[in-house]
Amino acid sequence: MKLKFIPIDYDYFDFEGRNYAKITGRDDKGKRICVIDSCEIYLWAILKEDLSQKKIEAIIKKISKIKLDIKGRQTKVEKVEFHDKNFLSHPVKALKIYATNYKDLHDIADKLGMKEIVKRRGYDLGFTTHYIIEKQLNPMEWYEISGELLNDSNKYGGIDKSIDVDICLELEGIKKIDKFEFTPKVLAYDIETDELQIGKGEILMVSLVSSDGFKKVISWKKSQESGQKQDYVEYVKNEPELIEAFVKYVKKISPDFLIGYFSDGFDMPYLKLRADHNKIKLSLGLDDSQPRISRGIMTSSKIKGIVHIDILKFIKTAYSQYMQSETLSLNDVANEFLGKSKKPFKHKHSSKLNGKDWAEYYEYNLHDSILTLGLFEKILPDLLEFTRIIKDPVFDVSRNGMSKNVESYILHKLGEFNEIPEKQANDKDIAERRSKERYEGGFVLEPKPGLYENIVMFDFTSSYGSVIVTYNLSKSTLLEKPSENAYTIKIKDKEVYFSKKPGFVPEILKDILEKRRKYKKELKSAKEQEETIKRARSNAFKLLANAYYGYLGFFGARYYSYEAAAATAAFARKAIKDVIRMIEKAEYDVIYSDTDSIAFARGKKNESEIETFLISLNSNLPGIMELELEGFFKRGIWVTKRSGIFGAKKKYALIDKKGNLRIRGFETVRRDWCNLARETQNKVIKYILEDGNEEKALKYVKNIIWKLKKREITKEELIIRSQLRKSLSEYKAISPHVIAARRMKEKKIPIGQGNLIEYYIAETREKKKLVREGVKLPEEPGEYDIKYYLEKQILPAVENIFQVFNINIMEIIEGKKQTTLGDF
DNA sequence: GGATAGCTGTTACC
DNA sequence: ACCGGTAACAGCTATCC
Repeated sequence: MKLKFIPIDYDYFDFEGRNYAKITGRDDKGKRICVIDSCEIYLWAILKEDLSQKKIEAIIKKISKIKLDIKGRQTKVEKVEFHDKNFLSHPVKALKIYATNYKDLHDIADKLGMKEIVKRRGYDLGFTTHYIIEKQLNPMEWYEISGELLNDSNKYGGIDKSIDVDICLELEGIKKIDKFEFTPKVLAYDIETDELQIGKGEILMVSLVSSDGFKKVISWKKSQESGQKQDYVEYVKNEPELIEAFVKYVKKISPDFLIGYFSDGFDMPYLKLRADHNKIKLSLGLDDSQPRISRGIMTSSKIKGIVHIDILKFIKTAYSQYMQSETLSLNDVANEFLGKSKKPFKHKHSSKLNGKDWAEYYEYNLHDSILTLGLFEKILPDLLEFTRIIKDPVFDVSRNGMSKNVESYILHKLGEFNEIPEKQANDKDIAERRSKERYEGGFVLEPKPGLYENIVMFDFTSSYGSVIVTYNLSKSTLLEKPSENAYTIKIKDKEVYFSKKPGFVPEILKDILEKRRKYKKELKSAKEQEETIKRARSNAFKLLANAYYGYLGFFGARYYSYEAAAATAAFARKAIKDVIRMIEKAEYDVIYSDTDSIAFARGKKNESEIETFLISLNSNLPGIMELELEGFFKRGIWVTKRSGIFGAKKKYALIDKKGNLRIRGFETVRRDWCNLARETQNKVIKYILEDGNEEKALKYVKNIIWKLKKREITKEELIIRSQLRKSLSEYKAISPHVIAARRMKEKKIPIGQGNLIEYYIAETREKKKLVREGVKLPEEPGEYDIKYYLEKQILPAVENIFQVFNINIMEIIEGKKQTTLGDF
């Protein structure tokens, strides 16, 4: 039979010693399809150079005879072929050694210890990746497939009976077809519990919200007094019934995606532990299997046939660097992405909740799932496009770090270069790479502190990516010896050389950059219905390009190259310094530069003259290096460091013609300063940049300080937030936020690594020696410490800004203080 | 016992 | 452990006299 098919989830099973891929997805009518397929299984043995034909034939014969007996399973090498391949850009002679089961490849590799074989590769990709590469049945793309219907057959041990799908097919033919819309069925869920520690408390309720309008809260805790029952609430008798009802509804709705927020780390393991505790099965899988909770630092929960997605993970890797939110809590993220907040609800132990509280609790619980679903729908185009580009299953793409995504992208492209894949780093490699000395990174020009007018900002488009492509930097293009025909650069007093013959790693990046440029351009002229997808595509390639350099220097990377990473930074330093020189030569006043950007005053030149200047600059740049105009700014300020007279790097503020501020590095943008200090500084910067003088700003600060001294500032404005970045016991230095965290622990408030700790500094009876002596939690009563907030928050935040106008704000304020309070 | 250099720790920039 | 280096700064800690 024939049908249109979109693969969503990939799994595999063993039958009679062989591996079979089991792919679930949908057809164009929305029916759930399961496809069974197999592919050739093999690894590569790279041969020593200059082996005679006879020798090679002898080795092939020898390898063909390899038999294995592993845990009672007897298998053998099925066949051996000779191929001309490339490995790390070098032509090699290699043997393709076929086996029956992917798991056997490792053991076969262990038996290839003969001296004629120099390297064994390609047996560590994982079956699913291997399968996708072999069969080109890529996730989230449409195919017309043909095959034999397995419904009610006993083939593969009657697999179709054990799995809840409409059609089960043994795959025969695959034809890619033009993409058309796919709207997945999505179900978001969220649980509420008494204890935050996983499995320790009971699950009080669970909410479910689907993309087709289903809304439900299941609870066994009744709100006795609440008059009108919320129609979406369904009561059950107890916790086990709650879990069973949850499973029942998931099965009934049968979504393609089951979505949670931090559900890998909380909801799903909690459900699993409580199911175990109640001795019931959490059989969510299409084959009734339970979720597989992976152990380790990064836990994940996998359900067979349904893609469980923890959107927090994808948001972290794909968006967080461009986000404004100070935390990645559901509330902050929903606010930024959807403009919606969580429902207000004050958490209490369930024994202390009354009828009305419960009604609010249900509402709160339901709303979390609504927000989670909303967020998922927002990120779905990006996630799907990412999946199509990376070609890993959406389950993995949603959890991978960017480095892993880069690697998968490369692995799926190796075929185009006839390349044998490099192996994964082992523990020894990792230890060695991590012990390497850090190399020099970006160049930062020390600014001359001051207020500047008419500022231009240029920056390199995809700076490091362009460097890698321009100078062909990678593991495989690194040369051992100097060569006339090589790109040469010094890293740490040592010269390194890179071949000019394009290597596949830079070539793949070149293609990524070209695609990025193409899709960005297409986006500008895209029709409305195509806009989302084009934006997603352009965005995905941008992220891939940006992560490529990090990948080269990441110790876990297959194509790790310390030299290539260090050379990338070195060539980029050279490039920006050359540009600084060129701009200075054209008699502009260069103010500041950081890594790939440069700010200078345009003086008497107008904007169009600057644009012409940019074109002339670009004509002098090597390879694909290109500068672009980041923006014109009306005014900008650079300050000194807190100590000394040197210009502070990574701290500046600009204002454009429309009055938009761009603030970098200042306390305003740092979440570990109290709101009052941040807002005061923000206003000061705004007034100064708007008017070009300090009068209004000074007046404003004086007023704030007056209010502070009169205790007219609310405590909320004075709360300091700082993250617990490790477990409480690991801290050597006991800073204020550690004290606050310890106090929270004493009060049985659950805290741990990653929590944002809030506190304020209160007055103490005795004069304090250390700041931490005044630490109080927000809910603890106390008077805020005026002296602390004045001297350690407000004044430091504005001091350097007024210094630009030769105003010593400390003297003005403290001087006043001495005359008024100077009686002791 | 007070001053301070240096370290620990967090957060930002690119 | 799950991308790199550069930088500012606060507050604690060790060490000095």
